[in-house]
Amino acid sequence: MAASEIDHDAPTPVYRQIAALIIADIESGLLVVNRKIPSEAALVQRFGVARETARHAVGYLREEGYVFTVPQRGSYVADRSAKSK
Amino acid sequence: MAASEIDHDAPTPVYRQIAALIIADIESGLLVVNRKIPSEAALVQRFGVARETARHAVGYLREEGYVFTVPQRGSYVADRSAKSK
DNA sequence: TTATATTTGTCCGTATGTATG
DNA sequence: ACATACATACGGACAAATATA
Repeated sequence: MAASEIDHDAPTPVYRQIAALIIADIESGLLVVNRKIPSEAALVQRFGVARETARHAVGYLREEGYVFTVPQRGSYVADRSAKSK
Repeated sequence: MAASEIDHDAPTPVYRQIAALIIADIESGLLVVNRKIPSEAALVQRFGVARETARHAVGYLREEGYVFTVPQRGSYVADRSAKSK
């Protein structure tokens, strides 16, 4: 996993590409429920993007119900198995 | 490639001339599927035309199925090989 | 207690690109 | 050619809460 996975010229926005990669990590079991996902700073480092882009990706994951965020602590993988949506 | 390729006195509308040149770039492989075509601003600069003319050219390419446009991102070369039309 | 590092929250501004009038 | 608006992306800065030493 590196910045090489990100294509800035692709039709899909960068933040969505990052979100898709994190979702893949969740669904593959690499990221576990109630455990932290990489911090914004880590995503910045790992994908070579601006912090706002990393935040946008996490915000998207939160909107989609994949993660929940605890201020000043981090974002955690949500339990979607028992969720109605 | 420059403004010299455009003939304002020709029977063919300028936007169609520009579209033809972009189609030529697509068919020659210079522009690749799912990759961005030059932005409107770039076309304005390159062909020495008004922005609306550049937009008209892109709109024509879109109608003809040569490109698809993603709002706020850009226009991309479409994959016509597997298309029914 | 103090200090430092981490992490999210919230602003600022700049640039690009399309959408619309 | 101009103005406005929105979405995306980058860069920087500071605050607040938390964790650790």
